[in-house]
Amino acid sequence: MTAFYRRSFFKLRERKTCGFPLTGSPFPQWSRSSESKLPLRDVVYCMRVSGRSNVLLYTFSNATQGLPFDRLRAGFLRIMLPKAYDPSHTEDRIYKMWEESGAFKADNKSEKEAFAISMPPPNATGQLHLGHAVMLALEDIFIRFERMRGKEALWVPGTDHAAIATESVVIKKIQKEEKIADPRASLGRTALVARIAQSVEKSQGTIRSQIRKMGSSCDWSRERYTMDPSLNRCVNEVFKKMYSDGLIYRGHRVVNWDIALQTTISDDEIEYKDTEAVMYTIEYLTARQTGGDPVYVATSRPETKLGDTALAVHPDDKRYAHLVGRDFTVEWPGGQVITVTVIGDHSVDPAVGTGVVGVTPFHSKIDYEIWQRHKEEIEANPIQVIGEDGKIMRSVEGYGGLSIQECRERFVTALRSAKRIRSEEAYMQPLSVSYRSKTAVEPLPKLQWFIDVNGKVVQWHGKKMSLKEVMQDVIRKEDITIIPDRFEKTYFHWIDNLQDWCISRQIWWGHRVPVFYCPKCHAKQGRSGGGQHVSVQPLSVCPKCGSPVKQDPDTLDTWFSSALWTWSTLVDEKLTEDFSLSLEDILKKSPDFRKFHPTQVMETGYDILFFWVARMILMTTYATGQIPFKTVYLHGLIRTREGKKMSKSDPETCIDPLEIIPKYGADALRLSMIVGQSPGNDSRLFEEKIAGYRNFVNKLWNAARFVLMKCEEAGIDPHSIEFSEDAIQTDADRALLSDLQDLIKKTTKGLEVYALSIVGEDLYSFTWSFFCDWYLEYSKGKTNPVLLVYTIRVLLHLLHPYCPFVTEELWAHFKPKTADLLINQTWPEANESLINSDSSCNFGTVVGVISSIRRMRAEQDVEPGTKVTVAIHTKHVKLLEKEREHILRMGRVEKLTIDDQPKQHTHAASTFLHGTEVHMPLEGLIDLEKVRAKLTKEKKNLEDFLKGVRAKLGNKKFVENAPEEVVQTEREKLENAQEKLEKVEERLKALA
RNA sequence: GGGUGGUUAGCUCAGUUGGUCUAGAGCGUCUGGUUUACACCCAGAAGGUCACAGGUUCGACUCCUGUACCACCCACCA
Repeated sequence: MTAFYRRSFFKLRERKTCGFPLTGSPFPQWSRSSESKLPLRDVVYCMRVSGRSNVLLYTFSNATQGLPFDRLRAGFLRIMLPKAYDPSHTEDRIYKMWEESGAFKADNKSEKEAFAISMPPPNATGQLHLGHAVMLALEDIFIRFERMRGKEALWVPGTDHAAIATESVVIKKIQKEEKIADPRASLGRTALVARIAQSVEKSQGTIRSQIRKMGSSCDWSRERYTMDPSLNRCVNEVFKKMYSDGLIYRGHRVVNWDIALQTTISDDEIEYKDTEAVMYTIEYLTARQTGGDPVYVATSRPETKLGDTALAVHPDDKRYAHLVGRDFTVEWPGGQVITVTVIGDHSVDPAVGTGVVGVTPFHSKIDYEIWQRHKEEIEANPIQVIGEDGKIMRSVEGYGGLSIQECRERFVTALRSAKRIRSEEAYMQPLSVSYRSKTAVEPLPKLQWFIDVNGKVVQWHGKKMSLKEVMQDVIRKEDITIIPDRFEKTYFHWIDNLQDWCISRQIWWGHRVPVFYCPKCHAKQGRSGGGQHVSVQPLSVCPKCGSPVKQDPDTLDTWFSSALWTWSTLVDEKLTEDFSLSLEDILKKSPDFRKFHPTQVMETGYDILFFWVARMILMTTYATGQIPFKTVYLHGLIRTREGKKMSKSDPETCIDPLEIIPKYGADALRLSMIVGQSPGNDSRLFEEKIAGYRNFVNKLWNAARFVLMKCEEAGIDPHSIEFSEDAIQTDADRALLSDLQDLIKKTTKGLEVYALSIVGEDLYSFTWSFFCDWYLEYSKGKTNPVLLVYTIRVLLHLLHPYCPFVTEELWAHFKPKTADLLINQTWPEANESLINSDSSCNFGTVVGVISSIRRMRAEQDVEPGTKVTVAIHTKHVKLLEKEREHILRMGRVEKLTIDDQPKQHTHAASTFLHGTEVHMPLEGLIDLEKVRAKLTKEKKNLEDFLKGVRAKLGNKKFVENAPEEVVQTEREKLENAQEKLEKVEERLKALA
């Protein structure tokens, strides 16, 4: 860009024709920039000098746009200010207008067909980022489109309490700001929860305003929060239902323990990080013990061997067959003595390692399972080596109280000196870490709550199924479709590997497990679950014996409540306060639920397909008997230009929507995230891309300004214009209308199948390349305000879902008198009678002729000011004769002859279109060498092309097998090319 | 280890069931520009053996197989 300015600037200085006093200018910036140095940033203006010495000034920077240049007294200066669309002046105002008009509000009593989307609730901590922005843009397009198509459109906004994330953020903040080392201990449960709630409220306010900035047309009157009392009721109801169906149980099992956060996490919250590790091969049993060869065991975690209870081998492994069933006492250095039983288990692969696995039931899920299978045979009880604090248990002889790392080092050193290590081998090991704390996850035995995904107790389509089976069934039977469909595969794969879901967390922020324990009943009924009461309402005394009860201290996994989101947001809040009603009653009586559930589309990032989408399917089908949504649309991640993940720590490449919107507008941001992207694929975003769509928005704005100007010139009020076919005058008009109908059809069809990128591209290129570059330029000869206004109106409709702000702003200038906001307008329908391919074709011929003239001018370096002579020999004399004036103007032609008599023009540049030859004779200007070179090149291209087409048509099989149409088009191609080639050859001959 | 996706112009990406593709767009580059809105503009141009190797087909960027590289997801070989 700078290069352009610099060029123009120097040109001015070279010519020195300006005569403009370079000093004493009224602009303060002028003297600065008229020096030899141009400002590198914020180029303020550029000058161009005409022969008649009037000077045009343009300003380029946003900073200077507001200056009152037009006030300047400068007799011979014509000052032009670029009239650029400024989103920052319109967007907030328009959003307010929409909101106040009630356009976002859905009516549950409406007769219209329902179309609902649940907004994936952003975490109520922190801020909106691009991931949210792309989600909001996509969903807003869906919603606006369907609203305009006459559906009762509901988009429910809300926020998520994001249990672990929020609690840890607030705790860290308190630690940092108030120097409280352990806020949980110091503040206690009630106070801490209150503090978190406070912080959440603040953050929710920010998020609300950010969602508005994006232009999201969601129904704020229905905003929900995952911790709302009504949602809590739903959570408790579902828990209770699952408990009584036996799907929720409490069990003592090995779970994932996040040492840093001091809570369990689910399998899906684990990430794997490649880390360097050492594989130690340890002499486990000595030769003396076995009475043969010693037994070696390989391990990367030697410290856990302190808690082994068995050695597992493959039952058919001959090497160890004689040992199976025997107990051995192992004395580890340091004093820990364990008893291990050798067992045979099919899960052991004899080929891996030494073929012997040390079984540590309490520190490995797999070992735990092995132990479960062989409990009876194994002599010793499982031993816990590592505690919840990440330290070695006191009970471990010789290592108690050490950290895991210290214990490992000391233990290995001791083994080495006892010569009990056969080999040490470094290798890369995938280490489990918590997605939240990024620290190692320790498998530990704990008493927790689980959801059984295999129990066949769910009633679905008249069958008893397990939760897993229902989840598979809805996708397989296409009750729910996933876009793009390849994610169905990953979904099924995830289900295949799904194990019982651990839902209890040892944090305080969240929905508390609705279970109350009565110590008295428990004492009476023994250990078998007695004294547990699940209640949707808080209990203080035992319903059986009346003695005081204690609520379970744990809270539920965030995803438990998020999984209910599509419907828990639609239940009537008042009804949830009535505890005489069952969940079924509440659903039946909630008008929103009845009208809007199941929702239509779930739009979210593919990264939470398992966390959330799958669990919504699981919970919603079970709890309501309905699917949660019909279509899942998954978008990809937004990355930097280099393809990296955006992160706040790298502000150079990280794009913050809140900085972009004031600069380029929400419309531009939305377009830049939608056009050119395909669902499920990651995409890269950078500022130039956004600027490109800002330019498009501005182009639309200026096209509209132009049309308004034309209306004004013609003395017509655009509001009163009504389209009628009488207004059609030229082939260009017919072509415009015809292509516009096609555009309506394409846009509608495309949006129906969620092909947002393609639709966006079509709208972009129609508006810019066809409407602005051709039709508007063409119509400058003789304008047709009725068609212009009609076209603008249609375009505003079609573009509204993509760029709602600028279209709404312009709509105010173009809307028919009785119409209200664009957001409420009816989606256009194509008028088939206006589709006219002949006219499109005719206009195409005109466009072709003008383009050829322009190209020839450029090739021959004809000065732009110079008018040329053109001779056209054509089959379409009548057609082109009608367009004479336009050709003269747009091609800058002075003398134009049109006839159907092919003639030779030696000193001319020529172009051959189908059925038309355009010649530009220009004595003196024509460079015959250039013409010859051009023609020779063209000849070669044509010959190559013809070779291909001839070969095709000469192939019998092709002619026989290919559809008639295809053969026909090939024949036409052949004819066209042949005709062209003849002309080219003739010309070359004449030039020789 | 298992799986998925990608590889198309200098860059970022489209390409809808194989034929209208003689492969497009935007940005960037180059040449020009006092055009009836828009320099956030206009008119032109250059630039690609569609990663590679086979196969299916009358016909492959498109379907199949394999290879290479990149990215992601899943997975505790002890």
